[in-house]
Amino acid sequence: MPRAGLSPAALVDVALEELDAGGGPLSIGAIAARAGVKPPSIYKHVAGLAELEALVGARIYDDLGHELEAATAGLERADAARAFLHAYRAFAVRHPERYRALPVHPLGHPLLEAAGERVLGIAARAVDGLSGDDAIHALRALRAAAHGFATLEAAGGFGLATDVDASFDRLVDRLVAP
Amino acid sequence: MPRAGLSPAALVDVALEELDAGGGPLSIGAIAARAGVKPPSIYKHVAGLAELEALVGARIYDDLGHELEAATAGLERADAARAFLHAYRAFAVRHPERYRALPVHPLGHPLLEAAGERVLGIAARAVDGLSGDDAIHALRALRAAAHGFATLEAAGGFGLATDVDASFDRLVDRLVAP
DNA sequence: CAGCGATGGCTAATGCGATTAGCCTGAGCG
DNA sequence: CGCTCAGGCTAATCGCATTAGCCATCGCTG
Repeated sequence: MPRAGLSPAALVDVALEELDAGGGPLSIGAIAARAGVKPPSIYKHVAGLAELEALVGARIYDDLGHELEAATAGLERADAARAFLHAYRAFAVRHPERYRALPVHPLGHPLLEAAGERVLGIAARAVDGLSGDDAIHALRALRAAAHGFATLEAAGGFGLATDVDASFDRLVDRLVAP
Repeated sequence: MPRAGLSPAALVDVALEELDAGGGPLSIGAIAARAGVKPPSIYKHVAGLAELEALVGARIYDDLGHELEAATAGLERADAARAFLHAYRAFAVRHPERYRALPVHPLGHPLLEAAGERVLGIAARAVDGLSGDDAIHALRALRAAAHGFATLEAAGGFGLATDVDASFDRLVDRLVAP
């Protein structure tokens, strides 16, 4: 039995392929098959499905964070907020399965906390300049709108033909209006 | 073996109790136990867990629809939109487990379509008066914001102490601004 | 009132997915 | 060359959903 060259990170790669291939939620069996290995072997690298899901979530948050970072770099205030929102939605549209696999509430989970906080930090920077509670309110509005739109779109929730980009632009305009 | 007086509707009642009691996703075993019956007996009333989940979703959409209906009755335009948003969020806050159990995309599922469309129809009435695409854009913004905020809040996603009501009011103001 | 079919319980069995136990091999190091 | 052990594997266990097949009860009917 040749070694398969697995590792936690490699398994996350495989799991992402599996996610992208559709077919619903992750399963040990499906990941093992895609990795060319029998299910029990997975446990030599991760503690179980829950841990693997968490690692996958962390990876996705990381990727999302990098894109948000790149999109908002050097921008401030309304510009940063706009860029954040567009990059956030773009990620969800480009990777709907991955977006759906993200836990809504990463904070509090040891494996997800870091990546989740990074994303939140980028959002926080986009509402910089506002003082105290105003920043909190703006941040929450940003998160709610971004997450709500992304979720609905990633779930195929916008049935009509009307241009979804335009709808999003309108929403963004509302949110970042002076 | 005395009869337990079950029916699809009664099972939905039981499932809602189970949901409200926390403890994660529905399971046939838990529902059977709460109904005072062995698991296989459930299948005399519903086709399986998937159907029961759909019936539960339909019931929740129905309840939500009634509350939205009541809250928006007789109102128009911005007033209706405000009332819709507040009632929507209030439902999610009052029944976080139920809100989490709602499928994001009810349309297309035979058992959920009707109730889902009713809710959507109420939202549509709240953006009445806008013409064509404008109404669609406004409707999508309403859904995205309401769903995003409700989801985050029902998931315990707003950690800070800052008043969440105030955050929501700000968001609503942004959305229904003239 | 006995008889009867449908209804709605139950127990036992199946199947699938996650997980665990325990074996075995071969790669890398002394 | 031989040892160790990481990393495969097979076989077994467990927890659920689901199915098969049995039987009591209910409501009706002759």
